[in-house]
Parts: sequence; structure tokens; C-alpha cells
Amino acid sequence: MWYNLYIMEIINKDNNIVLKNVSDFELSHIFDCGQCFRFSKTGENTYTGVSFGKALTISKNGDDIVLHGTSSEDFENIWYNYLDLSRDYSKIKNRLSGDGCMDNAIKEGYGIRILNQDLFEVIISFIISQSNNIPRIKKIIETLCKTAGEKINYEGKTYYSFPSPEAILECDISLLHAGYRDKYITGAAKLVKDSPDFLDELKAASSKTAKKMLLSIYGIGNKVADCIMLFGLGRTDSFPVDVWMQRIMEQLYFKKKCTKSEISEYAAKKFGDLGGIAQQYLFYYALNHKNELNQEIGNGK
DNA sequence: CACCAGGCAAGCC
DNA sequence: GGCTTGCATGGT
Repeated sequence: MWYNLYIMEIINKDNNIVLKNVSDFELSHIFDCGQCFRFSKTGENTYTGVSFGKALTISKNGDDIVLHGTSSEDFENIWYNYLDLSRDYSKIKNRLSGDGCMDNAIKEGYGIRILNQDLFEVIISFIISQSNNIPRIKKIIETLCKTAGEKINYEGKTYYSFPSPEAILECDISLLHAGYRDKYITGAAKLVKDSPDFLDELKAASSKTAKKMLLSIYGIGNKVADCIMLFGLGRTDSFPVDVWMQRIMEQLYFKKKCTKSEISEYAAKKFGDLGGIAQQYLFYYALNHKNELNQEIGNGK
């Protein structure tokens, strides 16, 4: 096979792909850490969702990962990269570990992987995410896909692809109940539609240039741009700082209130090119310790 | 009723 | 440059 695998043996059996003995891989960590809004739990150790126009049910059985109803072609072309299977997370965790805060976060989110998602989907999704909560973000995106996406038949059920810029511009955006984000969504869709090379230019650009290009889009600020860099462009040096990151960094690292830019600067120095991955371990930890996080320290400013 | 959610743009200084 | 305010909607 052409891919380089740390993991495993791949078996194609009964229209399922089975990855044997996969390490550093836990579905709840991957899909409930706020990077992806289109996969949801559909059973014991099982998640179902859509990406790159394909639906997928994925489950974990011991240390084996099962991709249901999937061809080896789709695995090689889509899911292998989407699930970030070429990255050695054990090595990354070794490099990040050392202080008690990160060790605890890694201990809880040991199975996190940074998904390599579709860039346009990430741009629209994180525009929607601003000043919003995760369940509602998922709901708005799901409505967008049902309204403007294309039908996908999979395992006897109907799913919907993430829509094209054209389809977004043609649909009734008010159906999403996205509020003031409507104009940002349509603006970004129009930009991508009118500049067909924009996404490829983003992918090819240096991180500095890509960030500047993203910040020039109406409705995209520093935090959303950082999320797009990390989740849509694979720039793992990007460390998005939202209200939860501010709370957890203030409590665990600074022991006092501080600004988001202070946190960004600190993270860049401390985590470097692994900042985005460190951020995901910390974010997952923060979501699981909401009640213990002292909301007095970071009040979301 | 208030306050908050993976923030941002615009307006002020 | 930094700081404040309004913003749509839905949940608690």
C-alpha cells in the first residue's frame, strides 16, 4: 500500500474497512472536542457524520477502528487523510508532556486527532461558531446542509453534503436562524464563488499570508481565522484562543486574569509548531471541567 | 428577568 | 494601538 502507517493492518471485509491496533485514537475525543460539527454519536463507541460529500459511520472495537460501508478507494482518498492517520501522536504527546496541566489534559483527551477537514466547510462553520454554543452551531450547520446540500444515501438513510458556495447563495439563509451571522456567511460564499482560486491560494500561502487573507474576510476575526488555519489548512502552529481557552489558561498557567494576546504569545513560545494540538487537548479538558473552571478568573472578555 | 455561547465590526480615544 | 458597544438567536 502507498500509505505509511504507524498503526496497523488494514482489512477490507464485508464492505467495511477495519484498521487493526490503532493507537492514540478515541472517537469521543476526536468528535467532541469542538473541531468538527457534523459527526454525532449514533451508538456505543460509534459516530456518524458527513465530510467531503460522503457519509460515514465509524466505530471502535477494542483497538480496532471500523469504517462501515466504505470502499478502500474512499478510505485512501478521503478518510485516511481526514482522520489524520499519518501523524504519530505518541511522539507529539511526548514532546508536549512535562507540565502537570498538559499531562492531565493529555490523559483525558489521549485519543484526540486533528481532522483534516474541507476548507470551505471550516470557513463557514467557524463563522457560524462565533458567540455561539456548540449544540446550536451543530444545529445551524445541519439546517444549512439540509437546506442547501445534496442528498447522500448511505446505509439506508439520507444524509446531506455540506453545500457549495453557489447553493448557499441560492438558499433562503433566514431558515438557518443564524442571526447577524447571515451576512458573514453569504459574504464568504460570494467571495469563494467569485474568486475560484481563493481556496487554493490559501492552501499554498505561508501561514502569515493565509492569516492575513482570512482576516480580510468580513466576519472573520483573529480567533475564527486561527480555527480555520488549524482545522482547514492543517497549520498546527495555530493556537485559537476563545473564552474557554482563556479561562483554562488563566487558571492553569497564569493564575490570574490576562488578555487573549498575552495567552497567544505565551502559547506560541511554549508549544511552537504543536500549538494547535496542545490547544485541542486543553480545550477538550476545559469542556469536561466547565463547572470547576473558576468563571471569576476569566469572564469572557 | 438576566446572562451566556469556540467573536466580530464599528466607533471611540 | 487598546477599549467599549451592539449584535440574532436560543438555552438556562
